[in-house]
Amino acid sequence: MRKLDEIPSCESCLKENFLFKHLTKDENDTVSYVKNCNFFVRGDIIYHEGNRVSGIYCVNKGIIKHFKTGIDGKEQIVRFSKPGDIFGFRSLLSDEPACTTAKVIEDAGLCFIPSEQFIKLINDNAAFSMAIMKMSCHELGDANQYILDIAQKNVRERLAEILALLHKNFGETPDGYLNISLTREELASFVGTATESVIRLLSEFKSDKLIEINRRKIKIIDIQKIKKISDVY
Amino acid sequence: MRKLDEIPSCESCLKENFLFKHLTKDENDTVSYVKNCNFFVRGDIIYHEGNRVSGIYCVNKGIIKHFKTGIDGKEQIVRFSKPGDIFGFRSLLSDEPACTTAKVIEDAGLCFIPSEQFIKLINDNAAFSMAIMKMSCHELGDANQYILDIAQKNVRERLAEILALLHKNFGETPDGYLNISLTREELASFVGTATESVIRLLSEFKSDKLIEINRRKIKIIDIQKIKKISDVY
DNA sequence: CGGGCAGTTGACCCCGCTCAAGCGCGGTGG
DNA sequence: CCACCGCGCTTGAGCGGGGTCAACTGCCCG
Repeated sequence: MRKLDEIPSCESCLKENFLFKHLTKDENDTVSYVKNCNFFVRGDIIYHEGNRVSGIYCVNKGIIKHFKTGIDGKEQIVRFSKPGDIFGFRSLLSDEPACTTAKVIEDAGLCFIPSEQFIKLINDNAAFSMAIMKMSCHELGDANQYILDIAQKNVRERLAEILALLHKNFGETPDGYLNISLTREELASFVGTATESVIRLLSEFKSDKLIEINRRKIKIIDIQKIKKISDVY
Repeated sequence: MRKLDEIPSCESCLKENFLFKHLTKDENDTVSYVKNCNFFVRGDIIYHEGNRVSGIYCVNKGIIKHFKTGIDGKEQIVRFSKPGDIFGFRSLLSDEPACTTAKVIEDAGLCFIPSEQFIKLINDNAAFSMAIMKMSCHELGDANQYILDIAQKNVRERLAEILALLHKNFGETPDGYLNISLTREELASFVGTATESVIRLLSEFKSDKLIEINRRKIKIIDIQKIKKISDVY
């Protein structure tokens, strides 16, 4: 971890993040003043599952994975954060230790807002508070959906769903590849399966002309068919 | 559904529910005035997955199950509500249709608070708002945990975990039975497995002297061993 | 050039799902 | 009162999805 050369202004996040638009000029200035911006590289841990967090993180650039550690240290990824997202608030607001570990998978710039400041914003600004509530309730809906998926879909269907999800959330690079790069193991721990199963299914999708694979980069060729595989309900 | 003979006072819920203690006398009076109380029997549907909800429900008595419907109409239960709990707020606050169906599994008395009133409380009363936020963030942590469990634990471990959870949340009747009565199918759709698997494992637990079974009633004999089976991490 | 790690492939086998048949109990109607 | 029906529960048999283990490859990097 090191200090960023240039502190990103909150305005730069404002473009992508619906949250901070609720702040007044004064509030925005205060946040800009107290926030703490740092640069992290792939592999850096922001916080560990079970630790207390002392504020929230706002992603300026890069990608963070959030995972729980299970049997024999096997990871289960529950979500990713990308530029414009905030994380850490679940633990803060529920007044519990972090339920996941946050780890950088693509070099990231993060702004840290101390909890006192964040709580103050929530208490003072009803619109901001409502936006946070909306976000956490939305995430709860996502989590419920994922419980159903893992319980009832097979691995092939879940992998297709995850590919569609990554495509929707991260989009494509100019040359058509998914704008997120995961190891086979990471993909497996998001889908909730073994690395070998992911590999076999990816090459099956490839020979079915649904995707192209170039080492760690994946190009979605036929998003419609992939969505169809995942939509079994 | 029919009107309750006697409208339960909010004070009666206050005993069990940490939420409404944050309300002022005036707010409490208003809620008491606008709320709408009804009686439901086992099998009644409060709302369907995909529908909009127009307020929140507070459980005065009885038990509600919340489930999603998946492949071939197979249910996946995601949680239960018991006296003192509120539900419906996820959909309301995220401004999305309900992500689960709410169905009565034990005859219930429910108070309904219209959304305008509920939103007003959240906007006016910071402590109440914070309590709701805390609750939704806590549920999010539970959901994340359950994703890990379904992804990594086997059925035996999950069933043990669910039994321990039901024991903790619903307690025992005077004669030592679990204070919630589920069909084998409901148990299966909470654990995320087939009915037959639940039956086989229950009788295994029974011959291991961990539980006793009397038709639909289950008595936990050795909660420590059951917890040990579920704690594989 | 060698070590190490991610990725790949094949073989094997077990957990748990499905299907089918039988059982037990409670409700209903003749 | 009894016979019948239906639903929930139980048990057995079979099998296939997918997890695990092992061996090999290929690329990166020191």
